[in-house]
Amino acid sequence: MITADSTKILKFLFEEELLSEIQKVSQLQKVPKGEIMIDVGEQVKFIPILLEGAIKIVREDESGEEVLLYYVEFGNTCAMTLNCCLENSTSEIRAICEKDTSIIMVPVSFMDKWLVNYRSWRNFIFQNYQDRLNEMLKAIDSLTFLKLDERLRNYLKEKSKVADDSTLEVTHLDIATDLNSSRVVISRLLKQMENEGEVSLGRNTIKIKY
DNA sequence: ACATTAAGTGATT
DNA sequence: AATCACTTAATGT
Repeated sequence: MITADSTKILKFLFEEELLSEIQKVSQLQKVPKGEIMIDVGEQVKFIPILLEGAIKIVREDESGEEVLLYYVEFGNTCAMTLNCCLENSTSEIRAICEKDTSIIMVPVSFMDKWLVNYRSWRNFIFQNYQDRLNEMLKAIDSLTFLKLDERLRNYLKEKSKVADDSTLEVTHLDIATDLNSSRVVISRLLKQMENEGEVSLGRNTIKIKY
């Protein structure tokens, strides 16, 4: 059970009836920045709907190599989670909180019923599938077609968009792991970008100038 | 003051 | 573009 206030912000997504159902069966969860919400191999029991903050979705291979896939923002849910719910399998990805985040957790058991009963729920699910799939395509394009310096630019742009801030608090190492590269290389590229006047650098901070 | 962590650099593959 | 080895600088205890 959660407060009506929490669901009110989602009015643009769902009809009243569904909203009150969501309100009845869900839990509100606040997760601090940096916390791992779901890790590879974990069972997914809830469908998350984001109220505020942002979640970073990364893929990890056996040897612990990481790549950033996409961010989940307000009013969205994670398609991989949906995927897991449908086939009742474990998570293929890791979800990390990018900022302090609050989420509505809907138990997966309602998934099927609502798909049948509520048009707005169907739309929500399908729309999210579509959006996430597109994001994944972007990620693949970036990986296969772009050189590292261009990927880095995209990365910084995305990150500052999600943070809603042109000054990022990140270490070069963080970036390197997100892009599956090495710290030294990132440092050098950033230095280069700084010389070109694209960014200015400080310890733990990158300011993007446009 | 000392240890730890972040970032810069030259050389090598 | 990655890795190594090392330096310098900033921060925490």
